[in-house]
Amino acid sequence: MARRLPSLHGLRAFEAAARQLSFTRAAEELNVTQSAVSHQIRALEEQMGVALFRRVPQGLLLTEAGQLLLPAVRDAFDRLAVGVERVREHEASGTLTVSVSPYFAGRWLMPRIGRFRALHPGIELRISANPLYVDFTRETDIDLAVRHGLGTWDGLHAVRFLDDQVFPVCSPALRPPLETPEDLRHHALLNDEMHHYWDAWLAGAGLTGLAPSAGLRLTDIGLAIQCAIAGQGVAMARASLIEEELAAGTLIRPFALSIPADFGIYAVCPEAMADRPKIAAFRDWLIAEGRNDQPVLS
Amino acid sequence: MARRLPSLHGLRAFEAAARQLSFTRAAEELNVTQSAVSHQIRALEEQMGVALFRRVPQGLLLTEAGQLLLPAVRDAFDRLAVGVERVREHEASGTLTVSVSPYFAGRWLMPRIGRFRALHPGIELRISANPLYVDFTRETDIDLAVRHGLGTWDGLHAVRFLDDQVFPVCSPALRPPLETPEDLRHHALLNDEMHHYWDAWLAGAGLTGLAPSAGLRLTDIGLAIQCAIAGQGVAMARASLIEEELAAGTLIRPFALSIPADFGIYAVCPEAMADRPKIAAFRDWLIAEGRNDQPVLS
DNA sequence: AGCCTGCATGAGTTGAACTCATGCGGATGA
DNA sequence: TCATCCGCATGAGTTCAACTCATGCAGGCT
Repeated sequence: MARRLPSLHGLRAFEAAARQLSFTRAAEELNVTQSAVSHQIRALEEQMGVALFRRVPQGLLLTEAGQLLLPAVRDAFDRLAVGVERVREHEASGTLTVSVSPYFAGRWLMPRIGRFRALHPGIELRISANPLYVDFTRETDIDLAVRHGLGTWDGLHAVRFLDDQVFPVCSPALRPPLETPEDLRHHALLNDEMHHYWDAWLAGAGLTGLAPSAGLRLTDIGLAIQCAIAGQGVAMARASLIEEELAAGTLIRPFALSIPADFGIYAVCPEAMADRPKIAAFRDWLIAEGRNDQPVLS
Repeated sequence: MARRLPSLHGLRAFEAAARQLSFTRAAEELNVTQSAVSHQIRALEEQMGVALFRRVPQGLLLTEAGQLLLPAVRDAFDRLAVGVERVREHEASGTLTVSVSPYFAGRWLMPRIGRFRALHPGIELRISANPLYVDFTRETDIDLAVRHGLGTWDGLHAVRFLDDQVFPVCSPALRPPLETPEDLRHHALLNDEMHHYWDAWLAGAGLTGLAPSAGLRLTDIGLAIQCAIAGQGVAMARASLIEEELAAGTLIRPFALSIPADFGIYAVCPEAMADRPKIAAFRDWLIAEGRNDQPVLS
C-alpha cells in the first residue's frame, strides 16, 4: 500500500454505521457497544482528517467525504465476506476420510450415514474400516477416526459422542439357560476389549470368584458378539451397539442389571485439524446422532 | 455480514504475504516483525479452518484455499486504499482560508505564495489580512492563522516556522546619522510589538538609560516600519521581514549587532483541525519555506 | 417539565496484536 | 561433512487499539 490505511476496525465500523445510519444499530450488528462505534468513528475521522458523518437530531447523515468513501469501503467488505465464505464452503466440501472399526461401522454408523449425507451433500465420505487405532502421523489421509476408550490420547482432539449402559448378552439357545447371575459359572465370559466391565458387573450382581475366560482372547468386539450368537459364551455389550441383535432375537439380555460405561466412543483427529470445516461438520453430526439415539436406560 | 469475518489484521497480513510470498518481506512492508506476520497467518488459518500457505524450503506457496481467497482479499484492500486516498486527496483540495497580518502578508507571504500554488493547484487560497489575532471560536471560516509570539495559546495547535535574528533599522536619511550605538540617544526608539527586544539589544550594545519611546505606541509593525522609512525613528526588525527594504535601500541596518528572537512566527489552528489535509499541506509548506529562506546570520 | 433516544466522552479494562528471544529445518559454500 | 545463513515457528512477555462502563448532553415528544 502506497500509504498507510487507517484503522481497519474503524473502516468496518464506518461501513456498518453508514449502511444503518445509526451508531447504535451498527454496534448491535458488530456485537460491540454504541460507545465502541462512536470512539471508532471519531478515531477514523481523525485519521482521515475529515468528518464522515453529520450528527443531526433526525439521525446520522453522511458528509460529502463520507459519501465519497462509502462505495469503496462497502465493496471492500462485501468482497472480503464473499471471498472468506467461498473458502469456508469449499473447505466444507470435498472428501472426508473416516476410520472406524468394522463392528462400529456395521452396527452404528452405516445405519445412520444416510442422514449425514442428506445434511452435507457436498461432502464425499470415505469410510475406512480398520479394527486398529489409526496412527495419524503415518496415515495422513485419514481425517477423523472413531475410537473406544477414555479419550486421553496425546496430541489428539477427542470428543466423546456416545455414552452407554453395559450389560451381558447371550444366545437364546445357550444351554444351560441363564436363570440367575449365579448360572454364569457354567459358561465362558467372553474376553474382548470389553472385559474390564465384567469385574464391575459381577460385583454389582453379588458374584465372586468369576472372571472373563483367560483361555480365549478376542481382539475384536464383533468376533465376541458372533461367538455369543453361536452359543459359545456370554459377551458384555454396549446398549447402543447391540440393538440390532436384540431386536432380531439373535441375542437376548438375560439380566436387567447394567452398569455405566467408563469407556466412551470418541471422535478423534489431530489437534491441528480439529477446526477444519469438514471434520467439524462430521464431528458435530456424530454428537447430534449420539444425543438423539441415547439408549433407554434400564 | 452474514457471518463473522476473521481478523482484518490477519487478512491484511495474508494479502501482503501472498503478494510477496514471504513472511519476512510482508512484515517489512507492514512495519511489523516477521514473528507478528507468522502469528497472524497462523491465527487466520485457524479461524478459516484451513491452511493458506505451504511452507517449503524454496519459500512460500499458496495452497488451493489460499489461491481461492487471495483475489477477493487483494481486491478488497486495493478498493480500500483507493477509496481512502480519494477522500484524502479530495480533502486536500478546495478552499483554504488563511488569516495573516497585512504586514506579514506583504513582506513575506505574498512574495512566496506562487510556490505554494504551484505545489497545490487543487487548493484555493483565501488570504484574510487581519492585524489582530483571529478568534477561531467566532470566525469559524478561518482555517489557519499566522501569529507572532511564543506559541502558548490554549486550545490551539501552533507550529513555529520562522526563527530570526532581530536588529535595529532606520532610514539612510536619518539625522544626525547613527555612527555608534551611543548615537541612538538622539532618536526615537519606535515602540511596537517588537519593543521588548530593545532592552536585550541595548544591553548587548552596552547602553544603559535608553528605552523605547513611551509617547508613541504603534499597534502594527508595518506602521513602525513606515515611520522608520520616513526618518521618524529607529525600528526593531526581524531579518526575514525586512529584506525587501534593505535591498531597496529605503532602510539600512546601522549596526552589525543582532539578537535571536524569542518570539517566533507561528502557524496556528484549532487542535481538532490540525490533521486536516489542506491545513497540514499549508503548514508543511510554511515550514519548508521558513527553512529554505533562513536569513544569513551576522 | 419530564422522559426517552442516540451520540459523545473520559476512565478503566481487555485481549488482539505486537516484540523479543530463540529454536528448527533446509540450502549453500568451504 | 560441517558451519553458516535464511526464513518460518513458537512461547513468553509487553503494548496499546479496541473495547466496556458510566454518565452527560442535546433534541424530540408527550
